[in-house]
Amino acid sequence: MLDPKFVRENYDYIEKMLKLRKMEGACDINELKTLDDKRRDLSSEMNSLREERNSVSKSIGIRKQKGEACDDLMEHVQTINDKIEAITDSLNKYDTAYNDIMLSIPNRLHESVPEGTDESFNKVVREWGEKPTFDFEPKPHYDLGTDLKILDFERGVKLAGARFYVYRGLAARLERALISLMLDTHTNEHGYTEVFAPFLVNDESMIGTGQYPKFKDEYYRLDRDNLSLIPTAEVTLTNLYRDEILTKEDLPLYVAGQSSCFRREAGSAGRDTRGLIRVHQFQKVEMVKFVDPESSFDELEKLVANAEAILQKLGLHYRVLLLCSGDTSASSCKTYDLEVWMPGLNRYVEISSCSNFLDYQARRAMIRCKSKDGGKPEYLHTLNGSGVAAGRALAAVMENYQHEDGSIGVPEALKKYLER
RNA sequence: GGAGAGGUGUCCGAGCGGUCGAAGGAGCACGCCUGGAACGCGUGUAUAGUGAAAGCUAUCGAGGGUUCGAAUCCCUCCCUCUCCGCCA
Repeated sequence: MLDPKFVRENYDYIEKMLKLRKMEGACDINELKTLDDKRRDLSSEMNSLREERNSVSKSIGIRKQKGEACDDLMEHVQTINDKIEAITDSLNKYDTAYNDIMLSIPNRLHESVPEGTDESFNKVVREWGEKPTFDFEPKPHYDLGTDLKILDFERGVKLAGARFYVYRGLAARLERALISLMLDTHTNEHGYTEVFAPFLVNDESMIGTGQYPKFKDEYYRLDRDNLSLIPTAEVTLTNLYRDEILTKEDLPLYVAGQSSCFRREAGSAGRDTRGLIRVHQFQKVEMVKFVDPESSFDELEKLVANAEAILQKLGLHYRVLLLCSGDTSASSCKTYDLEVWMPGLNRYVEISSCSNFLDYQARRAMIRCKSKDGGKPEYLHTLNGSGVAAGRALAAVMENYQHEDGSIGVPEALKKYLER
């Protein structure tokens, strides 16, 4: 959510930003203005009515103590209460409508974000390594894995349905090794604290990071228990400090954790139906930062570098994209995607997404910081990035390290995790 | 799952229908005292909204109700603790 004051003073900017994101229709700014005025009028009226009621009630107390009659005052309060009741409903209505629009307004965009309507306008900011060359036709990971009997899609379907899979032997061990490499790197070399958190969360958490209420169809929810399966550890790691005021001097705080991630993939029927690229459950290491607002854009660059370090250790060619305005997610101010080269699929595949949310999530989740020396609490800035998606990393390793005979090699960095 | 106890400010803890945003203490900050410190003394010490400010409003786990008035009474839910049951 944006700062209501900022919105009130910058309607023009909001309109412009919506256009850049090609979301003009998403929220009615004129309506917002009207609602804001009405609710402010009503709430100040409410405020003075309550003031009056409180003071009259107080005098009733005083009179009663003295044993004096106070029917006239009680009658007076009754008329005030009638007035309050009369405006409560419409105030609530305006408040709700106002909040609905406020919640649907996407984050501000950073000035460096390129303008564009879709992914073709994303800007390649750098590449690392080169596409490997093969003197045979490289196979996609699902063929390699099926032939080696280490990826079992048929049994995944038997157990749970389409877009589920089973790892067996080397695939299972490789993914575990990948996760270990990632967590070790982030904790030992990048200053993150490892965190292991629940995979099921309550609605407050899903709201805090913005999954609910807007995108409910995309996630699994256990209605009987009012819990949802997390689509990413961003939810738990960011909500760690929901409703808390952190000490400003302790910032920045870096946390990293692995989790399984559960996604319904509701809108993507027919896309990436084969293999590990688009599945209902995958594992991922996530990095989350809580930082001083001053430094969040520097922290974003470091965050991307942390994700890149994993791909570099694995010797995987990738490119870094700065997402254009139309492709940047609603809650993000600026996003970099890492795309890894998959020779078997003959294309780049997104393996990490690193975003600066400014105070957008912090405001929703009420995560603030305050200096030791006192002063006002302020919303801090949150960032997150995949570091990186383990299932896709496994697929990338398989495709990039494949041999002509269908076997696959192991990147140097993973060998110590695979020793028996 | 059953029985009981409880959730109050940074923390401990009082309040159980009226002038309570909330006694008292601890902690912290500032000042005095001191060569310096401890002790002692004094002052201050939640968040949000609104307002130029004084102030006003809301918040005592969450939501609803009773009442002229609720931290205090009633209902629902959540959480914590103790005992029992179950269990990787």
